[in-house]
Amino acid sequence: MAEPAKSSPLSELCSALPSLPLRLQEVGRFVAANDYDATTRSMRDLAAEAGADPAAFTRLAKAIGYSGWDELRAALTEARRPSQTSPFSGRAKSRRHGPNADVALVTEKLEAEAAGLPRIPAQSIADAARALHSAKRIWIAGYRSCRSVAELLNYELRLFRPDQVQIVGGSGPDDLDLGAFRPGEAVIVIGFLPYTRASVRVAQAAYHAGATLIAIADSVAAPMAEGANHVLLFEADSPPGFFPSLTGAIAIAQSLAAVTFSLGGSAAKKRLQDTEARLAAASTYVSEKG
Amino acid sequence: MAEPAKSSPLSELCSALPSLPLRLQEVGRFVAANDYDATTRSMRDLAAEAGADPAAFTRLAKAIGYSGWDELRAALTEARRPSQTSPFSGRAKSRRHGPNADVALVTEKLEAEAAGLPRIPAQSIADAARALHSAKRIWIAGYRSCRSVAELLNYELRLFRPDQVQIVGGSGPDDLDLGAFRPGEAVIVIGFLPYTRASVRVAQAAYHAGATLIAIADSVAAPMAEGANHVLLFEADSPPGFFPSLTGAIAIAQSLAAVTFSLGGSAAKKRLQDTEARLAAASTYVSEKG
DNA sequence: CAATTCGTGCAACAAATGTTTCATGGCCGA
DNA sequence: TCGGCCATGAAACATTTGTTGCACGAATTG
Repeated sequence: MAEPAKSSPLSELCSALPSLPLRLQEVGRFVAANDYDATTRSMRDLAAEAGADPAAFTRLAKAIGYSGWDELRAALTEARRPSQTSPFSGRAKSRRHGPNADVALVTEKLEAEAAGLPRIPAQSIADAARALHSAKRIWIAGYRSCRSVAELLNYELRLFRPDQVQIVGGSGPDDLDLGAFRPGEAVIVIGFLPYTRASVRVAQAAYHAGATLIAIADSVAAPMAEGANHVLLFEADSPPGFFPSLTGAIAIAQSLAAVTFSLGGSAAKKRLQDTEARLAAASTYVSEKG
Repeated sequence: MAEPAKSSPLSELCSALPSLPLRLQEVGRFVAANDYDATTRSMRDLAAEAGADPAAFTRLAKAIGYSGWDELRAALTEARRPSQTSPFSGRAKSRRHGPNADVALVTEKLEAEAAGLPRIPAQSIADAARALHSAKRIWIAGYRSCRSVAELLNYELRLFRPDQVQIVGGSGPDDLDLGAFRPGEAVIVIGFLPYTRASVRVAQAAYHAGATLIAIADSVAAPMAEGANHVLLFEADSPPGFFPSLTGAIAIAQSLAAVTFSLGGSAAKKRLQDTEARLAAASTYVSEKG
């Protein structure tokens, strides 16, 4: 079979879970859900809280390849040890070579993205959200990898404004939708270099139709930002070998949705609750377990 | 005499430190400097590492007002409990006040997400990427807002492995695809609380089919993480009023795609270039202009 | 200087820990 | 239906845990 990931004891546990006896699965889930208690409290304590036999913990540990509960616990403890992002001098730039170059690269990229997020213009987002709030209808367009951002925005906005939000080209050719833009409506276009013709066309159509144009882009020089009423900038740069980063765009999209939601007040809240109730009634979700 | 600050066991310890006997000061400093080990390892272990007498730990605890080392250790353990989601002190209390409340909220959320990104397990991503690299086919599943992550992953992986990647349910009912999982293939499932039944079904189907299961989730306790060969964790927590954050999941997805691409070597690079050439030929992109 | 207090290490203690064994009961294959 | 297998819980096991009593020595006080 496929071999489990050695990186984390929790991962090993998860991998082995389904192949375990019923009772050991319960105990395993309990450990996974309460791994901090697992490292600090005693086996018997955990057994009492989990409503299981103390011996089950020993057996669980052995079942997933450890010599005993002690060893599993030690592994969990090490996995949880607070990272030594020491306040000391910079050890950050060390070891970028060797077989784990990929790991270092990923870490570096994540740090870079983390640094970029706070640079996102919160004020502009709030302004754009106000525009969305007063829009009679909201269109969303994004192509290539930006499609995912567009669909996320579409999903979240629809949670509380189901009838007034749609993706451009979502139910037919783009051109049909382009002719439907009206003043008083809002059009959101997401894109970065290289810019797709389709996204530029949407932006131009929105402009000519007199709709409110909101551009989420990596530069004010982006063609779809021309004529935009609101331009929300993010950083898409990535280390060589990576695809353009979308975390910034996602963060903007979610913030935009959140602020728009809060502007909607109690009406929006009620709409969201209705939607969630419907989903729950359709048993979309897995019920919480005790 | 002087009442120590009750806020944290560590601060109590520090304030009482100067008035303690010499040997107890040493032990106290050791505990303060290694409080994580203090909560996890045994008294004798610590004594050996600190070069002190085990009894000193009991006496230290009593000297600062606890009934014994056990009680001190319990206090330290509680103080370290991770349930306190964010290390931020100033939470969102400025809601609904003034026109800038939204701006502050957005800024705060972005900072929180930025703090969460470096905690993403880079090593696990590299491991999972290796699994993807050697997979004959790659299935991707995500529902609700996670669908956007799934589609992004689908898009980026397809850029250099066009024939071997597809979204579960992308071309018909999910059930058709569930039966198509085979050993040697990889299935990626993305989800967070509350978990959709559909995503759990995909994970279980992947497991039973013997395919390599990669779970991108907010917790190792997530049902779709059970049986997973690789579990990639992100933080989905958001301030009240916000939707669950997806930036972490997006960052993981993109890192995963990037590392998988780099593992593909020159073959992947060539495939990507072909794809880009095709897009350019179809004049998908706007040509660079002055 | 003597008497005393106090800090310290050692060793023994009872309690609690993780482990193992064994008897039981359910399950599947023959 | 029978026989073997395995999962499960309870109890007994050896070990380790945190604690405490005791002795020794240094520092303090009269």
